[in-house]
Amino acid sequence: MPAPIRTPRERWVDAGLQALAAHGPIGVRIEVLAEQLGVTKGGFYGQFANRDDFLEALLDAWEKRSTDDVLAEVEGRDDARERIQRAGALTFAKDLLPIDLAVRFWARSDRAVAARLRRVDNRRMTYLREQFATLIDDPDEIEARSTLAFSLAIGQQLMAVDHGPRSRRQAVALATSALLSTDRARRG
Amino acid sequence: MPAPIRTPRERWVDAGLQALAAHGPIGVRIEVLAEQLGVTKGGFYGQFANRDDFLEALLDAWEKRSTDDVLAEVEGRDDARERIQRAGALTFAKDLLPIDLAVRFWARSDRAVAARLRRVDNRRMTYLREQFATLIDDPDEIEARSTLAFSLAIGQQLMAVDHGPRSRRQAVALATSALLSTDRARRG
DNA sequence: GCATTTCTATACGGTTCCGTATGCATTGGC
DNA sequence: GCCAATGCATACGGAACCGTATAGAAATGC
Repeated sequence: MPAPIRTPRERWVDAGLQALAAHGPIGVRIEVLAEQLGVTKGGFYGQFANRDDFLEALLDAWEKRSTDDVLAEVEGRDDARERIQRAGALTFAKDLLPIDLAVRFWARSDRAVAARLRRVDNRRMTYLREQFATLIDDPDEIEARSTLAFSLAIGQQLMAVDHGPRSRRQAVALATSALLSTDRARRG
Repeated sequence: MPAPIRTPRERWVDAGLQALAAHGPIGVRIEVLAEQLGVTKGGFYGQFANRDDFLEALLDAWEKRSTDDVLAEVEGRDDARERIQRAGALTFAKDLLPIDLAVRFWARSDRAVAARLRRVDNRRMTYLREQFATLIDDPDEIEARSTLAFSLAIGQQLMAVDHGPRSRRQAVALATSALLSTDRARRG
């Protein structure tokens, strides 16, 4: 079996994810990716049937990295607060988050992508509820905080606001600690 | 001065905003818009210098509609809670919100758009803080809740989660009322 | 080394789109 | 009703990109 692959699937996928993150699915141009990789598209069509097939592969990679990989890494921790924050940090890490946002925007105009995102988000949200349940009893309160926590994770990256004397990081920390506080909730 | 404009700027802009909302700036194709409007691009270049000029016009329209128009409408109200919710409802109304999300995503890869979004978001956030300040004293608490409220407004539209027995609407209502409650905050 | 297999560079046709040029058609002023 | 001016349809050149075909390059097994 001669001639090993010079530009394996993963390199195409990585470049594709970057393009997806920067410009959305319409911005994923095969010839442009090829140029970035220093090759031509000749080899691309040996590994992917066509552009749509490639976009599927991008979604596959995103889904795996943002669920299985994250949950596997987090499950070691003992403390619920720590698990929540660590899972959030991983899920929305610097490399994954732009892709995640791009997929969210993509899902708004593509039903198949929307279904996939729903699967992923439900998995994340289920986990989030479980963690909050170890801190709080009231189901309404759990749902409220889980929803707020999730939307904070997404929203903070898309808001372009200054927080006065505070840094973005500090503002988010304030919001997070408000979500995780228990001085009121157990009363409910 | 004969021959009035058959397809005025506003019609181009409205169609452009729809395309922007659905597919992002790359998805704004002049020939496609023309076909949707039942004309050709012949008239387009009489009113816009080129595609970039048109994209600027789209941003202008978005900025005006989502700040001036909203604030003007809200200022009549008396109750702070009502103003917050009404401003949120208008800002993220069904027609404006998809455009808003598209601009947010766009801003991630375009500095000029990012600067514009920052202006708009700061204006919104300032207003939000003022409203919370009528309910709460602690500055940290104000910042935390404003941040959470803003990110909830954005995030809820991009999360694809089921809320068990609850509807999306109910879950957001729970989160909102948690943000607006004062039973704990005044103690701080 | 040679044959064989596989990857990829090159070349091509077709499509979509931008921006310009030109001519026709429509409209208001007279 | 005609004139002048303007909007828009049509046509064109050029660029970007998709997907296919083909030939050459590279590497393995013998």
